[in-house]
Amino acid sequence: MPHEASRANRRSVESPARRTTLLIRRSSSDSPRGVGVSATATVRSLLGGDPLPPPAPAMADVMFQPVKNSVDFPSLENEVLAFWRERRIYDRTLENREGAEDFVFFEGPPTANGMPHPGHCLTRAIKDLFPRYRTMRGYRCLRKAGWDTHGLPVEVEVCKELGIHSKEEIEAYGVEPFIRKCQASVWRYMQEWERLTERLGFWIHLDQAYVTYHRSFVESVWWSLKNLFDRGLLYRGHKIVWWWAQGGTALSSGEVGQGYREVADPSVYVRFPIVERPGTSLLVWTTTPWTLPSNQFAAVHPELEYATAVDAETGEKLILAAALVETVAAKAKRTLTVESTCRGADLIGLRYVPPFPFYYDRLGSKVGHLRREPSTAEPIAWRITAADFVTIDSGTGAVHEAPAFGEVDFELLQRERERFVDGEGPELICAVGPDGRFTDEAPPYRGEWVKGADRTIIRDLKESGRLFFQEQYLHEYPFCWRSDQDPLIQYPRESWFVRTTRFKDRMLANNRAIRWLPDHIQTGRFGNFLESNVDWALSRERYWGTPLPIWVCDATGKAEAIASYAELAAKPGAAGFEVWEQAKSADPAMPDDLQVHKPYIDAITYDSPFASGARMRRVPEVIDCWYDSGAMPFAQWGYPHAGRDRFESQFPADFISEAIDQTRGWFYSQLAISTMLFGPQDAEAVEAADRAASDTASAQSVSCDERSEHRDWPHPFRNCIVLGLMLAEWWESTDGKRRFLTEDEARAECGEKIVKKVGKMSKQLRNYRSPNEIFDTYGADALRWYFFAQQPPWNSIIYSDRAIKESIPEFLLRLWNVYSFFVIYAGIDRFDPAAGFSGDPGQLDPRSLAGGRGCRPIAERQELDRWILAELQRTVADVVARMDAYDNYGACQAITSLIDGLSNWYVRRSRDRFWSGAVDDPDKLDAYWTLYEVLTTVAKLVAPFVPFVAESIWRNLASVFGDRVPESVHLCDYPTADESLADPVLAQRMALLREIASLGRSARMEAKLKVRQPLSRVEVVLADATHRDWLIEHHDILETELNVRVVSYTDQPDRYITYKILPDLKRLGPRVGKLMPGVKKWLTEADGGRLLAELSSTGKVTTVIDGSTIELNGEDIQVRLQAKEGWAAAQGRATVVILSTELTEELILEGIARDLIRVIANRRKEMNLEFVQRIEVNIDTTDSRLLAAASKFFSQIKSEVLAIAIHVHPVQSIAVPDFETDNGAISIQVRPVGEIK
RNA sequence: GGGCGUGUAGCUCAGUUGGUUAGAGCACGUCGCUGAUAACGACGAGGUCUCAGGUUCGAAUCCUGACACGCCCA
Repeated sequence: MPHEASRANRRSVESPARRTTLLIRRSSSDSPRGVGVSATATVRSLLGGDPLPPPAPAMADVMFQPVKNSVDFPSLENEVLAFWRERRIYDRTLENREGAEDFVFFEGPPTANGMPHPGHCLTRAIKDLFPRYRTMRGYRCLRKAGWDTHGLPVEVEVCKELGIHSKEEIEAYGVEPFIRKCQASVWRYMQEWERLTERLGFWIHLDQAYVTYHRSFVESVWWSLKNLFDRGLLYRGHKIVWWWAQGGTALSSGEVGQGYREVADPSVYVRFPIVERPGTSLLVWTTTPWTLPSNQFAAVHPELEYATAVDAETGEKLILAAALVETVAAKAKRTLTVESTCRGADLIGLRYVPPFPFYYDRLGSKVGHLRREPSTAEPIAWRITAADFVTIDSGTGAVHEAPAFGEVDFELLQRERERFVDGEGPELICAVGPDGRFTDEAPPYRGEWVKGADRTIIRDLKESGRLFFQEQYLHEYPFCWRSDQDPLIQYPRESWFVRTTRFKDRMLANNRAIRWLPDHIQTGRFGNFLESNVDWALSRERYWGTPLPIWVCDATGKAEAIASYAELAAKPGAAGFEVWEQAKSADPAMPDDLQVHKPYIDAITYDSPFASGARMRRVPEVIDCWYDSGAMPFAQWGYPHAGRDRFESQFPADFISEAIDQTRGWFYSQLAISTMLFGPQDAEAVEAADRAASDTASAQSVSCDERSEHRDWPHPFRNCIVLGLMLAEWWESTDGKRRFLTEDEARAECGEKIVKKVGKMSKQLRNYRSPNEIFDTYGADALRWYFFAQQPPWNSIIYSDRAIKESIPEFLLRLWNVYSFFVIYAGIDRFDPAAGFSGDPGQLDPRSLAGGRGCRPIAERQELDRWILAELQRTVADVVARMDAYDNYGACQAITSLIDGLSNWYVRRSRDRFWSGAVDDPDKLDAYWTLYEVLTTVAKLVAPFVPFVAESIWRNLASVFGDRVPESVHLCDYPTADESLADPVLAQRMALLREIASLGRSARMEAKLKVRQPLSRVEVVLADATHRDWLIEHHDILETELNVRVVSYTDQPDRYITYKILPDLKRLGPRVGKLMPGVKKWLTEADGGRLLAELSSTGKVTTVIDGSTIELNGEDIQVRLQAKEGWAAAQGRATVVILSTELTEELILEGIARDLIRVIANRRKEMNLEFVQRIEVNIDTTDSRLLAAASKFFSQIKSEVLAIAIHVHPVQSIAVPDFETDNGAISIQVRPVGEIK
């Protein structure tokens, strides 16, 4: 076994013969009947990747399955998926936690009528991580999937398919077939979604998913709406929408956005005579003269400065923003002289006469009583009010308000109305019909199209003396995207609202109790959104959605809500059920869920309780599908009609997560609905809850009425991770015509003419790789780890192939390498932790493995073992703390650094132990046991993050114990820190040792002395001698690492270094304050060595700065070391390593010999020689020293490179050298000889 | 136009209550290892911490303003 010899000899530990015998003895003694495989063959097959003969099941020592050295994660993952399926692992993780405390997770329902893209992978990965973690931590975490199925996007999709657009066309097609198509379309991409979910390793019960169009879900929503209705929280009101008058339909903001273009509109400056100040007018400005007949208020900004200006020509006085006087005067070619100025706030409350009398004649004198002071009455309209949206960018700083035709204007009306007691405030006035023509309310313009009336209105203003000035104004204005000659107008539509504003404070208090990640969401985006809460416009004049369960009396207009289909059916005189029955009998395959949808539900009427002989008919609207999603906490169980128990135990959620675009979506809809339904409902309870929210300690004392379903805050969710948006990265040719997903492809096709782009993922641009391609190329674990470990989850993340690929070696591959290292050597040495194992192996943690054969107590193992186990414990404690705080990023960092220490220090420093010594050498066994313990624990530690790799490692490592240990890592408990194994001192010492090694290499680099060149000694200077003795004991590690003969800790530091004394700023800052610069200067300039000496003899040093005496003790300063000039040295903060650069002939020759070995070994590799192949070497050289080196280290070189002969020939010159020494060049020929034994 | 967020190495991103030499990975350079090997390791170079003010003994960090980008809403 010559290959064994090469290893043994290099380490100068053992003879080849001994090694060979050893392996053969093991092989024959452990399996007396043998398996007919020689030791050599076993080793070769393990290393070379040849399939190992399957171990006979009866054998006592079933070993680990060999691990391929180039791992294919995607296929490994598919094997794991098959295993999970076959062995029902997910279900069993839940069965395992039956009866345990619940960790409640809510799935925010995705819409399945589009293809899933990489952004969905991120949400689904995060949604998987924490439930997996909590499950391993001992909680029961039910994971019910859900699908959002209603809404406009579904209708749009179906319309596209049918080639139709408008509501008229839908009606013409037929509501019944239309919603059937909607229902079917919802499931179009379901398979893709399910595949993605499984492939990503997202464990969730897809088979139990809640679906928002299902009857039980709809009826839950109905129940909640009835609750709100009965409490007076659901009302009919107006909503200002962008309205296509010619088409008679509202447009969504997306549609409006498509239709903006620049147009010239008339812009008028109009006098509003002030009632209290005869001869004075407010000068208002508008670009929509047609809205003036519906004027209700004038608005100014309370903080702006306003001027009263006199027109030199007419003597009239005008009030306008002081900053705009000149501009307006110049435009109107008038001379305006400012007479006085005031703040906008001073104008508020002044009354004016509107430009048209249509409403003013009737209502101008009407007053209402104020809510705040019911004894006071005020005119309800035609007053100057305050508005923050007023600017001085254009116009006059005074704005005409027609609340019917603008959203902000309408809000202003609502605010005004709120000031008055109920029923006395201003009502909305609107002189325009839904067809965009004036109504009877404005007789002179009756029947005129609003835009067409502008001209007449301006003429009339001129005639009445109200017009001050007019001009043309260029601005962007929206037109209908379907009919681009039709301008859109803002117009009030009747709509159903939820009175969320009444719950604003309660929502805010509830919000304060939620833990948001990142926390700025709480007061930032979400808090601000709640602050500016407006009533929720709930109804939609559409078809595919949850029908609004309100029936209206056709005689009185009185309404009532119903909470279930059964309730409806039980109503007196209920009729119209035949529509559904006929449809169902015509097509028995029709899903019963459609029974509660349009048009079937619309057909059902019943006797009115409000007027005899009248019928109750349903309103035509469906509801906003965001309400569906927000109702999922209870509707997913069908609550309260069903699933009461489930709801009780599964509310509120401990954890939810979605991307930031859900702030106004799901996060809000959930919070609003929950606060309204499950918050305190009577005044007393509200107060108690408010106190509780500000003082969580008293939360227990909140009392609540039996009838209300009050919950303490927070609900419906306690913790929410708000994910960043996912962006795409791609490359384009400079002309923008060609698009590539990787830089390499782009460069190959277009050379230098490419430009990198980052932006939104877009289906049209196809600027991202599909998740499936990622899974097939890199695997789900790679993607997951990239998401979890690359950045905090709330950062926006650029989805890039390259980044995913690059994240693999840092963690996954490194972990895999350590694992495969272990398996290879355990195979060679037949290390079997299960052999002769007494007792219960538990879940293979260090404590329960103590019963293993040859497993020594940890305290008796060598330091390196204790170190890595201590690191492991520290990491476990850290990861648990971070994951409990929903900090996956921090947890991943801790894991990465553990794997780094394991691979780059523990395994590297332990190689000798695995290579050498007898199989039953206790030190060698310690190394095996230690690495085994670390790997089994790491498998559990990383299981929630990279469930596939963790499973694969666990399965192989644990399989030797058969069914004595859990067959899946996911059935294990999460590791917990074992305090008894912690060793902070050792951690500190090892870190110092590693630092010295690093400094030593740095110094070598600086001195251009490669590591292969042995050096006689290094001197190490330590500022702090605490760990010196420990370091001396470990001299061998440094000697090997640095390739030096001797490491010494010098007792003459002054020879090599100077001391630099630095102040401990954190300590001294508060004490010396402004004198700090003086202290710094003093310490910099002082002789550090002398100060240190004084400090050690007297315990303090003093100086006087600016007349103040400063006294410092040992703790107020930090000592830094600085190498003196002239030494090959490297310095850390408190350590300096000095190299002896002196080279003796012997050292040089040894260096040459090592170079020679490297060159020959490289040649062997280039020639693809078998490990055991013997060679003959021929060397031509011009370097006379090479002869000396070769002969001095002849036998060492020979055995290292498995040469049977080395011939060295001095020559005069070499044409093509293989290697150059300081002294000449060499050329090498290697020839394989003989046969492998 | 408003709200929120972001701006740190060529790239992607960390940076803990303000504290001394601002970190990591990739890419790059040098070297090493060659029985974890289509890997791996070490070392190095690379920074006006977007800009301008301010607070402070001290600012990447706190405050104000500007600029750029992103998202949401108008």
